[in-house]
Amino acid sequence: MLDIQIIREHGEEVIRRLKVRNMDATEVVGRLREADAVRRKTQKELDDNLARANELARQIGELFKSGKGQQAAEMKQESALLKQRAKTLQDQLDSVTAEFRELMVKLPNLPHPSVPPGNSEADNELVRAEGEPLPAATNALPHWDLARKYDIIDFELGAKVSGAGFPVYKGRGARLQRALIAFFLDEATKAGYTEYQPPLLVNEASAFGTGQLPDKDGQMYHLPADNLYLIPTAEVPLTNLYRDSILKEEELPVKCAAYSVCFRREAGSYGKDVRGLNRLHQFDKVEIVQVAHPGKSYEVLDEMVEYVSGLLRKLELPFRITRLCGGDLGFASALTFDMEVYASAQQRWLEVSSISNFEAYQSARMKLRFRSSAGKNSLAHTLNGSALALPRILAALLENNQGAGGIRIPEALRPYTGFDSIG
RNA sequence: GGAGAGGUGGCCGAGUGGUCUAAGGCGCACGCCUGGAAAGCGUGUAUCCGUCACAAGCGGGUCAAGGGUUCGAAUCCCUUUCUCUCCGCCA
Repeated sequence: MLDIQIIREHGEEVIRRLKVRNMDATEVVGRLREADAVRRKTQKELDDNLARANELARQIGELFKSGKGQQAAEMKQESALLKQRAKTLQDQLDSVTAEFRELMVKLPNLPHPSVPPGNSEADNELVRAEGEPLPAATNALPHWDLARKYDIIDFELGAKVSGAGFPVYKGRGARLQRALIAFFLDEATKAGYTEYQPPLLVNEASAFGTGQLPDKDGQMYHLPADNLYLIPTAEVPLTNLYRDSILKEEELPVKCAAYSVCFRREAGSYGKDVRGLNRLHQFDKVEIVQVAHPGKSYEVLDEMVEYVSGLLRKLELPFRITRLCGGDLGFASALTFDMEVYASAQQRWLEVSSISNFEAYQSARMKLRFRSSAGKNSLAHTLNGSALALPRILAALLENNQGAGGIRIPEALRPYTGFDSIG
């Protein structure tokens, strides 16, 4: 959520900045300011009413104590009236507050000034690229063919057991997955992240806290019998560890990491995007999250991008970093860098990480604060990034390292796989 | 799934209708004391909303959450939720 203060005092600026997302917030902002004014006026009236009622109750108490209970009759009458009035005011307050909240959650985060305008992926800005995208070898096979050739991933079997988008990893394929998870977690630990194993099912409050609800309702698997959601990313349980809490300033930044399975319904996806491992309903990912001081969060964002770059270097994968444009930016994010690796057989870039600074947007929803040395409580900033998403890393590893002798495993992974090639 | 007991401040814990403006303790912060420290003593120490300058002060809400009874609720009633114990089932 945005800070209501900025909407009150700089509504025009909010509207202007949201235009970068191709959003016209004029109406929402207008209604919000109105609801805010009504809410405050009603609150004041209700408070005054309650203050008087409290005063009366005190006086009546005094009378009873000194045995003059019968003198309280008149006061009781006024009290009853106040109570009636309070009920009306409370109802009004509840209703205007509900409207206010509903409007508040409709507004996405304000894009950082560096976010370029644009409508789609095509308008994202290239920040830099590292490594040489290999030209397609003449007989290069896409990873789904390699998977079949070496019998390491079975898509049909997964489809039988569950459905499309639920692959079955087998033999060295399964072992390679496990190796990647262990590698990523070890690296995260070395970089100072605390390893967690969070729940894979979360409640509504958590899904709301990180901004999946209500914006992405329908993208998550939902278990109505228990009203729980399967996590689309470990970001949700991880960030929500700090929901409703007040950290000490010196505890910042908090750095945590988790491996988790991720579940996404991916309603509306189709075509080459969903071929093979490119887009799945269930996949594995290691996620890193930081809770940072507002003054340092952009440094932290850079640090996270550099950390993920390091992982990709160790995996010897060519990659590029893009800055998402307004139209591609996630609802809760102020600034996002995507990391893409080049899959040489498909000859396309695959997104393997998305690193975002949410500033105080998630914190405002989940009341994540820190106490400054001066004793003042303020909202912390939250950030997260994939480090990394496995299926596309696997796809690129397979495609880029294929050769006559099979699939070559990068040096960094060999201690984890226990073999240096698949073939 | 069945039966029972509970949820009070950062933590422990008292509190069964008005003096709760929540006792007491621990922890923490600051001060006194000390060569320095410990002990001791003193002071302070939740959060949200409103008013307002995002100050002080003042008003209101919050004793798991929501609703109700009452002039008045941490305390009584209802619903929900979570925790613990026992039984059942089970990796």
